[in-house]
Amino acid sequence: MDIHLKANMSDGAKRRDKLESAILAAATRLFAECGFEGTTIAAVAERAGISKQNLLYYFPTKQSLYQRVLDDVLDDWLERMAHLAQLADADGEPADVLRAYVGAKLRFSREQPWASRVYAMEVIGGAKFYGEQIRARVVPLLRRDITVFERWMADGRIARVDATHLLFALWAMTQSYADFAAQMALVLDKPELTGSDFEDAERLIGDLVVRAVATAG
Amino acid sequence: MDIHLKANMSDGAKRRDKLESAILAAATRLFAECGFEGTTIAAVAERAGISKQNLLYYFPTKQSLYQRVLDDVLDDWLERMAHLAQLADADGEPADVLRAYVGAKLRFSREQPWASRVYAMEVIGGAKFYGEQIRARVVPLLRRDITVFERWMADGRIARVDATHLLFALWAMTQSYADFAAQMALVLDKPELTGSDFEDAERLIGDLVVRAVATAG
DNA sequence: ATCGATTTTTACCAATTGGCAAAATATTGA
DNA sequence: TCAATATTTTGCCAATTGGTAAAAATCGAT
Repeated sequence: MDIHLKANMSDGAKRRDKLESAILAAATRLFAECGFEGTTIAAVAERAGISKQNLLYYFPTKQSLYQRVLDDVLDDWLERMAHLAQLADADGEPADVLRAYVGAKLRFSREQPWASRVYAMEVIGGAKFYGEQIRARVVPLLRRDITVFERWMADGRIARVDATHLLFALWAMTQSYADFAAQMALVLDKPELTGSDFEDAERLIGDLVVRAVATAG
Repeated sequence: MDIHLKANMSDGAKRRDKLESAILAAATRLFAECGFEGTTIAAVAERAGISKQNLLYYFPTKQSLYQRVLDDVLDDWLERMAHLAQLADADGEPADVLRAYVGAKLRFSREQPWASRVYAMEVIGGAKFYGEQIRARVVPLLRRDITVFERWMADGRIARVDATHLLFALWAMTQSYADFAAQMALVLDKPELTGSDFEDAERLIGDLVVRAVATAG
C-alpha cells in the first residue's frame, strides 16, 4: 500500500504503476532464484513481458532494480511487524505475543517466499550491498524485540533465557520455511509445502518457544 | 580424510592434491558469497593463485567445479553426522543425543561457514542443480533422524511432538549461525561471531529442544 | 487536430565470460 | 639420458552482458 491511492491516479499512472509492479515481481523471483549477478535484466524483462530496453526505462540500472526489490521486501516485512510492536506494548500476554510473532513471520514466509529468499541470499552473501540498510532498518527492530523479551524477564513474566539468541532462533525457524522450502518438500515427498504444513510448523514452533520461556510453576 | 593417505602419495601427487584443495577452498568461499552464476572461474583462479587456464586443467568446466564443491560439503557434513547415528542407536539418552546433534551441527556452522552457505544458496535457489543429490543423500538421513524421534515417542522417552517439524526447527536454528552470521553480527554489534556466541547459541538451542520434548513429569 | 511529454522500439557497443587449441615447460620412469 | 606423461602458459574466440543513443510511436491536454 503506497501513500498514493490508486483512485487518485490517472489512467496512465495506473498503467505505469502496474507495469512497475510486474517488473518488481519478476525481479524478486529471479533475484531469489539466481542471486544478483546470476540474474540478467533481459530475463527479468522477458518474465515481465516487456523488452530489456523498456525495462531500463523504468529502472536505469540493474543495481537500482535490485535496491528497489530489497527496499520493497523490507517495507512489507517491517509493516507487518509494526502491528506486533503495539501488541507487545499493550502488555499482551508474552505467550500470546510470541505466538503472534511466530505466526506473522511464518505467514510472511508463506505469502512472500521470494521476498524472504532475496533477503536471505543477500545476507548469506555477506550483505555486501545492503548491509547499511539492514543496520539502519532491521537491527533496531530486532534490538527492540530483544528489549521486550528482557523486560518480560525482569518482570518475572517469562523464564530467564538468552533473549538475543532466542530471537535468533525464532527468526531462523520461521525464515527457514521460505528459504529451505525446497529441501522440506523433498523430505515430505511433495511438490511444495501446503497450508497444513505451515499450520503444523506454527504449532510446533509456537509450543517450542512458549515452553522455552515458561516459568517453572 | 580421503581413503588415499598422503603418506602413500608421490611428491607430485601431493602437490596436485594441495593445489586442488586450494582451488576448492577458493571456490567454496566465492560460490558462497556470489552464487554459481555470480562466481567467475577467473576469480577462483586468482584466489587460488593460479591462472584461469590452469584451473580449467583441474576442473574442465565451471559446473564440474561447483559439483565438486557441493559434493565435498556433503561429504564433510554427512561424515560428522554419521557419528551421531551410532550414539542414537546405542540407546543414548534422548536429551544427550539431541544436545550432541545441536552441538555437531553448530560446530559445522562455525568451522565450515562457507560450506554451509554454498549449500544454503543452492537450496534457496530451488536446488535446481543439486536437487537430485539432496534427494539421494540428505533426505534419507533426515528421514532416519525423524524415525529416531518417533521411536522415542512411541517408547515414551520423549513427549509427543511433530518429529518432522522438530527436525526442521533444529536444522534451521543451527544452520542460521552460518547463513545469517552477517546479520547476527550486526545485531550483536561486533565484526563477527565469536566462540562464546556459539556457546550461548548451543546452550539456548539445546535447552529449547530438550524442554520441547521433556515429558510432563 | 496538434504540440509536447512520455513511453517503446531499433540499432548498436565495449567489456566480460566460459572455454578451446596448441605450444612450452616441467616431471617422471626406464 | 631421454622419451612419455603431466602441467602450465600463451593466444584466442564466440556468446552474453549491462548499458547508450536516438528514432519511432503513443498518450495527454488544450
